[in-house]
This record gives sequence, structure tokens and C-alpha cells, in this order.
Amino acid sequence: MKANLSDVAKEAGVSAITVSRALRHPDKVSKKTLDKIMSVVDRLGYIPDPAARALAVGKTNVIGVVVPSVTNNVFSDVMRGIFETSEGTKWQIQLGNSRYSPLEEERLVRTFLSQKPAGLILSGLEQSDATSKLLMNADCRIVQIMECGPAPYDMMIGFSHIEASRVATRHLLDRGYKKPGYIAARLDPRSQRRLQGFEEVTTAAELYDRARIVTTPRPSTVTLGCELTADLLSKAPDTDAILCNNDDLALGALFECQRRGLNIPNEIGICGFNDLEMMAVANPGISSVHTHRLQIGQQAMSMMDAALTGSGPDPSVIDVGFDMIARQSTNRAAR
Amino acid sequence: MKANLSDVAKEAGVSAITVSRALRHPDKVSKKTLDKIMSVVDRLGYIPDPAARALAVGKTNVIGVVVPSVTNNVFSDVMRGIFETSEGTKWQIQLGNSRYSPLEEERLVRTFLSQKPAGLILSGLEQSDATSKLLMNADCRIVQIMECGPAPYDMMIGFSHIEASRVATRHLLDRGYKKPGYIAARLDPRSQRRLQGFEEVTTAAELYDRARIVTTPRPSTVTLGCELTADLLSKAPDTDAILCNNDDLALGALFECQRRGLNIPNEIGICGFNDLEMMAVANPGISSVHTHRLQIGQQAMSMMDAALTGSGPDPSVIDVGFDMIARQSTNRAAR
DNA sequence: ATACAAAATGACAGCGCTAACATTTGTCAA
DNA sequence: TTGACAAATGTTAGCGCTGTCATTTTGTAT
Repeated sequence: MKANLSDVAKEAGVSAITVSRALRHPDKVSKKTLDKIMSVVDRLGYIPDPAARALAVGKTNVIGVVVPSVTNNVFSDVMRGIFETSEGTKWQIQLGNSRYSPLEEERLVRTFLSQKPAGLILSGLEQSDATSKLLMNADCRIVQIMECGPAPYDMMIGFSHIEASRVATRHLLDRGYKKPGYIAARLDPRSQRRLQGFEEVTTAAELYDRARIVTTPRPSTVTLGCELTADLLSKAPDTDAILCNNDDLALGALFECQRRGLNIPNEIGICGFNDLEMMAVANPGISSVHTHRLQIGQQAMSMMDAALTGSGPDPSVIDVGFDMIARQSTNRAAR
Repeated sequence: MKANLSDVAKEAGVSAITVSRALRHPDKVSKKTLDKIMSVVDRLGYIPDPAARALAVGKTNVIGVVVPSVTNNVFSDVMRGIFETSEGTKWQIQLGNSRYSPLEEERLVRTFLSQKPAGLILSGLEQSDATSKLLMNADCRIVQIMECGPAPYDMMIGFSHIEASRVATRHLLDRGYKKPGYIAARLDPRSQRRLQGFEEVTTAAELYDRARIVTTPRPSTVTLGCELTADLLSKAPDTDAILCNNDDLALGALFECQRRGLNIPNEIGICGFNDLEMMAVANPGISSVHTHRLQIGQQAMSMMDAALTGSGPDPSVIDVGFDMIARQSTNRAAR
């Protein structure tokens, strides 16, 4: 039923290898035979078998992508960028969900590597030792995404989370908030660095108070944002600003404060992280650190493509930065 | 460097096929040789080459999943269910993003089929003619998700969107709203059926008004919810309830109405669709039709697994239903 | 017309694995 | 002890493709 190379070859009156060449290196085949072969390919609906090709070449067109979550808005934007940019290229995206587990990540990397992928896209700087070893010896290109840091395996694109949260914290202090708190869910390494930035800056300003930091290992949701805010306000009722580890929590904080009749931004300021689209239209608009998630996905994929096709330079490490977006929720009246 | 079957075989003092059997059909190999082989496999860190296996067997362990969006909350929940449930099985998920384009879907199905997948998971009832033909002749199991309808290719899991929106519309009428409007973005087939349900019920109640239906092909966002609401209220200012095609739009509607100082639910009622987690904690809580997205993903995957491993019955079509969740946003005071 | 290089095409082997069949080994009853 | 049968293991071939090298064809300069 399904045609293979030699079927096409027979039909076109050439040898199999010529058909292979026509498909892979059209410039190595005369115009005339190329045309004939292509017409036969069309007529027979021939589609090359990727497994056979992979076996012969020892490489696939697969690019493995490991993300810690498929539901998190941040990663879905990144994924969208990757998918978008991969379209029209020969690269085939294969997605793995590590669920924030280094062990699961290791398993995924192992599985991906066994498929002889052309490339691997991973999140973050730190991997388990075993994963690191696998990656160092891996015979494929690697892009680490989301963060920027020293010693990439290969290529890297992201931004400094600690610097971003320093900027957000300073923003709160600049606006005159004196008792800022911090709420965070599921502390992955990036969240930890963000918390660290907050601690640094508040400590330097002598405004650090351990009681105003509320965290939980549970996954982040808007509902959890409400709960953590309630927690924070019961432990430290005089808190006058909340820096949220992400925007889900920030929206929850907003809802919770509204319910309590707290005036935002005067009685309490709220600042999120990531700047999800909805932050701009909430009431009041929520200040947030805008992160270039889509761009990270897009550029990760185009770096990968450039590296694999050998086209263009190899920028290797890109810091896409971030933007502090100040909105109503931290726009405290001068006092 | 990397060990293959015959390396293992040599080391274990058996033939290659015995190693293959030890790995694939351990019961066909004596306990003694099995142990020996396994220890060599461990020692050499042998990992089978999936491409070679695929070529020999003419089938892979890949299950192709085509979703229309990777950012939409609905599909990220479904994806999560699929990934979760695939863990621990031998099935390898391969994700494709059709971006709501039937042509892109066709391309993806074609690509997936060329890889001889074990199964395919697709969204919705309708595919392009070409896609349909591919699927009917496909040598793999198929699960259609999100909707329930007649004539599945193979298996199916979802719910009736038209019935769900009928119920939501009746809910609004039951609560005494007399001038309900409808807002929708990107009208995929499921959204269209939801709109249809709204039209049916309002027409039957003699409350249908074309001017109260505002749609746009743009992708759905909270911001767009604000805009569509503004549109609706400018075209038909006396609208007293908004049924939103999804929860992003509903949240946008809430924000917009708040900004206009409209009392929710008394001056205007708002009802969403999907019941995202945040609906419950918004102010006021937003009524919504709860859909079992995670469950759809999970069950789609377990149906697939059962069908492929031949274990368990073959329920073929499952309607997971939906639940109308009434909250404050439609709780109009009796008048 | 001849020589020669370059372009186009082909023959062959092999990537790593497994299905199908073939052979050996083990077990048990007569 | 022998034969019959089952269990365990092995041999062979081939899945569909492409790299390498060999051969043929074409184009060009003399």
C-alpha cells in the first residue's frame, strides 16, 4: 500500500539512491530527473520513513523540549514561541513535562537522548549530576532557557531572575512602601532566586522581616494567592505591600485584599511577576515585571535552528532582560 | 562508545535475538540468562535504539497529540492529564499545535502518521476531508477529545457543548435576566456550537436579539473580554447579562463592568465557560460551566493505553458531562 | 575528433533491531 | 533407554534509508 523509496525509483526509472538524493540534496541531481522524481513522489504520495532515515544517518530531526509544567502560563508562552518558530523548519518538536522534578527531568533527557535528537531545549541552570553528565557528553546541540548564568552546556537564553526581583522590590520601596511582604508557591530554583533578590534589597534597606515572607510547596494558583495573602495578613497585619512570585498569586492577592476592603494601592500595594496579559486590565491594573516569555521560546528555537543548519553566528548566550511595568496597584499616593 | 544489542549479546555470551527477547518478552527467556543479560545491560548502560526498533517492527511507541492551542487553559489542562497518565507507560507523547487551522492539523496528522504512531489523539469532531481520509485508513488507534458526537473514527471522549451552553443560558433566564448577550472570540467549531445553544434557548424564550451577540476572530484574552463587553454595552446598553464563551472573556467582562460601576449581579449578570480555578475567588465569584478538562486528558490517555495493550473493555465513546456552577455573578436579587 | 574534468547516477553495504523459522536442550512418560 | 514434546536459544533475512566509492554521462577545451 504505502510507497517506499524503491517504488518511487522503479516508477521514475532511476535507482533508489537517486531518489534519496533528489529529496535530500536536490542540487546533486539534474533538473530533468529531479522533476520526474518529484512528479512520481507526488503521484504516489510517497512520504519518507523517519525511522529508516534515523537508523541510516544516526540522527533524527527531533528537538526535545523539557519544561517543568505544561499548565503554567509562563511555559505555555515559551512553548508557543517554540512551536511557532519551528514551523516551516524540518525540526520536529518533542515535548516532555518534568513536573519540577529533577529525577523526571533526568528520565526525560535519557529518553530523548536515546532517540538521537538534533537538539535539546531545557529549562534552567541546574540539573542533577547525572543529567549534567549526560548533557556534557551529548551528541546534540543544547539550549538552556529561562535563565542566564555562567557555564552553559552550549547555548542559553533567559534573564536574571534575581536582578528582576531586585528591581521589583526597589520599585516598591521607591513608591514609599515600608513593610513589604513576599508570597510564593512551589519554589523552583528561579523562584528561589527571586525571593533572594527580595531579601537582599529589603535587608539592605533595613526593611527585612522574616514574618512577611510566606511560601508553600503547593503549585501556584489564583486561589492560593488568596490564601497566602490571608496568611501573610494574619501573621503581619501591618504589611503595606506584597511582592508576588508570579501573577497568579498577584491576582489572588488582589481579590483577597478587595474582599477585605483594603484600598489598593494606598493601604496595600501589590506587584506581580511575569506581566500576564490580564494584569493590565484588572481593577486596579497590577504592576508586574514583564518577562519576554514568547521571545525566549522563539529565540531559543531560532538559535537552535541556526546552530543546526550552520547558518548565522552563534550568540551562545542571550540575556533578553525584563521590564518593570508600574501600574495602579503600586501607585501609592504620596504621604 | 554506545553499546548496542550485539555488544550486550557478546558480553553475556548469548545471541542478539536472545537479548532482544529478554528485553521485550522476558517470559520467553530462562531465569538464568535473563538475569545475566540484565546485569550486562545495566553494566553497559545499554539503551535500545527506538529508530531501529521502529524500522524492524513497523510501529513506534509514539502517541501523537494534536491540540489547537498550547496556551489556552483548556488545552493545557487536557495536556497535563495526558502527560500525567502517560507516565509509567511505554507510550511516548508527541505534541502538535494546529493553531486552530484545519490545514495545519492535516499537515500534523500526515507527519505523525509517517512516524507509524501507536495512536493519535485529536480535538473535535470535524476534520478536513483529507484528514478524515487519512484517519479512516490509519493503522493506529484514535481518540477524539473535547466533544461527543456521532460517528467517531475509533474512540471519543468529551461532552456536548451545545447542551452545556443551553444549560448556562437557561440558568441566566431562570435567574430573571431578560436581555442576555453573548460574547465570543475565535469561533472554533466548539465555540460555534456553544453560541448556537445560546441562540436556541433565547429564541425559544423570545429573548433573542442579534444585537446582543458580539464575536471576533481574534484569539481569546482577558483584555479582549473587556473590549467585547464594551462593544456589547455600546451596541445594546440595556443588556442585563453576558454569557461568555469562555472564562478569560468572563474575567474581562467582570473587570469592564466593574470599571463602569455596574453592579454585578444586579444590574448585569456574568457567566463564563470552563470554570477555571480563578472563577471561584473573583469578586464577585463568577458563575461558570465546569468542564472536566483534566479528566478528559487522563481518560483519553487511559482509553488509548487500554486499547493498545488490549487490557480492559473498549468503551469507545465517553460523555464526561459538565456542571453548571452558580456563583454570585448571576445571583440576581429577586425583582 | 580526442582528452579530460566535472556532473550525474548507480551498486553495495550496513545502520540496530526483530519476525519467522530452525535448531538445540531439557523434561517426562513409556 | 528412548521417543515425543515443550522450552530455550540461534540463524537468517530484511525493515527503508543513506554514506561511500565506483561507474557512466555530459560538457569543455584542445
